[in-house]
Amino acid sequence: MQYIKFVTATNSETLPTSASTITTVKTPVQASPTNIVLSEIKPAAASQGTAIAPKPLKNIAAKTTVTTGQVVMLPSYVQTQLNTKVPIPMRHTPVAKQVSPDTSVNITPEANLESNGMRPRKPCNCTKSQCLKLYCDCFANGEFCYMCNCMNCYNNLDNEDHRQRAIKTCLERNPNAFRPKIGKAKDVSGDSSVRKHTKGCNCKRSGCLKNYCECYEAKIACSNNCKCVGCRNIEDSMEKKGMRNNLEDGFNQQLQGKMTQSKDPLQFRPRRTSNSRQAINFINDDVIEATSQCMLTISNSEEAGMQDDEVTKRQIIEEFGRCLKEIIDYSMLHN
DNA sequence: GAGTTTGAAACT
DNA sequence: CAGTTTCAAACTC
Ligand SMILES: [Zn+2]
Ligand SMILES: [Zn+2]
Ligand SMILES: [Zn+2]
Ligand SMILES: [Zn+2]
Ligand SMILES: [Zn+2]
Ligand SMILES: [Zn+2]
Repeated sequence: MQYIKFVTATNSETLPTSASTITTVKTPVQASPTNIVLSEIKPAAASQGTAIAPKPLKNIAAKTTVTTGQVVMLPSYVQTQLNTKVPIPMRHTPVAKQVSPDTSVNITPEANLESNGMRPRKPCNCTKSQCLKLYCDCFANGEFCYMCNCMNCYNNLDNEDHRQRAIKTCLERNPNAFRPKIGKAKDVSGDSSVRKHTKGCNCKRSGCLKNYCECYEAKIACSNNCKCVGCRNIEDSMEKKGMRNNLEDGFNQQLQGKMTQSKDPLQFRPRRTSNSRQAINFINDDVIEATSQCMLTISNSEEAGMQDDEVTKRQIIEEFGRCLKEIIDYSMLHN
């Protein structure tokens, strides 16, 4: 299964649901569907352990159940947004002083609530790190484990020696290991609040739109510190958002046309220049033609007078190119 | 709940 | 520094 997503929509927080819908075109490709959308690709990465056999690509964002091409479905990241789940407790927010695990007091179920602000502290489930490595959130936050589900936990007062040694090790590896990862919301008056992940994320496959991403988890947009691929966790002006959505719609329409006009819809149509390394195989003729057609449409729109000014047109084309580049970069990454 | 995916942290 | 492995959480079904 190979999926190409050409979705330019970005910041889910303000994404209008009506515009955030994604048209997917389902096309038989080697007995498996190809969902073409814009902008996100999941390469057939043979995951850990598994050897050569390329694993089927899967769609990250949404379950796309579209056969007609008309139907539209919200990507999962939008859905989760709409579900308004209980907000994930912000990491990196100032944490109240850890009360030493005093067994004589406070065995209440509220024990894992911060004394000051009732911020729930999620218990860890570490098994192999002894809660003495940064893998453990408790340890990483400079807290003792308390009412956690960890095994062989050394992150407690009974093992202060081990714990201190571990802290030292971490600090010499990274002196900022226990500093907040999110830059302070320094916004005295000169607006432009800058809350940045100080190190930035390195997400490759989540679009920075899932909690795997530390930026997204902290509910901040990715920044120049990040080295993520295919990032959609970026702040966008309304105009830009609209532009992206238009672009997405146009591309998907073009592609849909190409797909349906294919003579034998059951026949996979590989790239003509089959010189391609397998990574780029999903860019088949349909995708290429749709791409060309889309750009042609943009460039023709001037004469038709139906489009906007030169600047907008240029912006659209640039955006399109950027998405294309992302797709290719992403596909080159692995496989 | 079991199994998979993910990217930071650790390691080489 | 880059490539790989380990790890626990996020996620999916
Ligand atoms: Zn732990
Ligand atoms: Zn813990
Ligand atoms: Zn622990
Ligand atoms: Zn990210
Ligand atoms: Zn980021
Ligand atoms: Zn990002």
